[in-house]
Amino acid sequence: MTTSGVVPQARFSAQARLRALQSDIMELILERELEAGDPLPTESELSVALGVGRNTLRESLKVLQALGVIEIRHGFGMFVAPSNFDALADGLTFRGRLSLRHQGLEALQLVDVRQALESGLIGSSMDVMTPEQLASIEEAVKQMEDLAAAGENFVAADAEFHRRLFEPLNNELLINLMGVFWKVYRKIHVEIGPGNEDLMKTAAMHRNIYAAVAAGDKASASELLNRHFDGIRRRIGEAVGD
Amino acid sequence: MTTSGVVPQARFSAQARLRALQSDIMELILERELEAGDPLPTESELSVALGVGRNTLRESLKVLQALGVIEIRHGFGMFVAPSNFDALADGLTFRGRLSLRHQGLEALQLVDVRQALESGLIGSSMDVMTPEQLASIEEAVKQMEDLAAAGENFVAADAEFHRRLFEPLNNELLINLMGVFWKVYRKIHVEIGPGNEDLMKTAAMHRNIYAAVAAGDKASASELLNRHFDGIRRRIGEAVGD
DNA sequence: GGGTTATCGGATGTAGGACGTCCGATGCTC
DNA sequence: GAGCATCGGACGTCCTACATCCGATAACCC
Repeated sequence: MTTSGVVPQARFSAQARLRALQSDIMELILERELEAGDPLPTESELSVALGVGRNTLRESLKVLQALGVIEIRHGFGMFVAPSNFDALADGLTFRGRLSLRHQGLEALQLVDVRQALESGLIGSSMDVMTPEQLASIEEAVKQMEDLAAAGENFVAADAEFHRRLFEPLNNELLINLMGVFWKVYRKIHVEIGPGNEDLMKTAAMHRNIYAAVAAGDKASASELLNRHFDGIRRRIGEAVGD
Repeated sequence: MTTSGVVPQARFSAQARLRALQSDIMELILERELEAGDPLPTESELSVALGVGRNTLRESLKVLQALGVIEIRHGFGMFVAPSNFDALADGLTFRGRLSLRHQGLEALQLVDVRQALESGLIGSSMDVMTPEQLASIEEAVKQMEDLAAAGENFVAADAEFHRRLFEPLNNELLINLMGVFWKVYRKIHVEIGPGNEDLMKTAAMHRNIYAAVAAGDKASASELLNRHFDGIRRRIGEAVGD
């Protein structure tokens, strides 16, 4: 009807266009050599520069924010983000919970991956571990034991233990990934109920892992970690089987 | 100023509200026990049900689509998605390229994680590998050698080799993650230029890995993989150092 | 009557405008 | 000079209108 049929490009699927728009924004950041923390153009400027409406643009921007590429501050502006894996964690959590309704397959796969990372990298981490870092690990163990003695749950302390275990590697990506796995597992753990796990036993298991690390026994540490994950896997299996 | 100060909830940051909205949508899916492939309510229905405008809702929807939680089909509807890690790959690729401008730190971390996964899981994969799967691996090696002999690059064949190496584990999450890492590395590889790598040498290295796997020598396979990644790491280091 | 094509309805995609909300910065008052 | 009010810019939300796409129904032709 309209006479403006001069649309040049054969329209791809809408999804492809949205992804192209995201790529364009990222390319723009790279081209202008913006660093983490640097400000981006305003939404209005971007919508003009990229030739799309502000609404369409915002949808792409929100995705980039979720991916941890940019940071949006209300009333101030948009900036290149340092790092953020929260969104990924949410997505994986959702999949894990969804899978629990069936066989818990994805949840178990998640544990497998985490196990490979932890038992595979514990040796490297021990190689470059400082005495201070070793002490901070024991501190985390102590905290778990205290909480266990008080009968309280120690999700945070447990996560902290594992984080400190691999802090020496100085690999943010790894820490973030493990954080994601942890977050997912924690959510799933809530879903499958408090369980009848023995807090003291769990704390003792972590004490053993610490002992192996302190002794410099890589093989033993790796093996203990493996057994730790076997327990987790068994618990998920029980939850699914009921 | 206005007398309508009856707003019940103390307004959190806009970002928190958006995340809450995403969670609400995912909760809605879980509550209604929707399975992968099942249709979601329409945008209009959702915007009414969740008490937000269609525009705001769509921003959350697009994020969920990017996270692989839902699938949106233009003119048809929205559905619970099976799985999709493309968005994550894009985000990580961006970070990797961004980091190349500095020390290439994140790119190297990415290689570390992938190395831990591959060398850590090769043993488990060999445990459950069938003769057919082993044969398919050799096939991939052969393809690499043919391409190398022809002087052509073999990015796809290389990726396929690594994929088949861990296919026996039947762990989709792992395959997806490795796919992400591969995609990122490939993009970075393009960025740092074709390099002066020796195709024949690379192909031969993969042949060696295959040989160790075929011989059932786990330690050797793991070690060869480690050396393979050392080469990749060196190449990134060279690209950054120029 | 069976297969093909045209039309229709519904759902998502895009655009633009209007207004609310938040934040930092400027300038004023005390 | 310190504290506070105001201002302007930028993001957040909503609404309306129209474009585009897809599947399904219904009309059509053979």
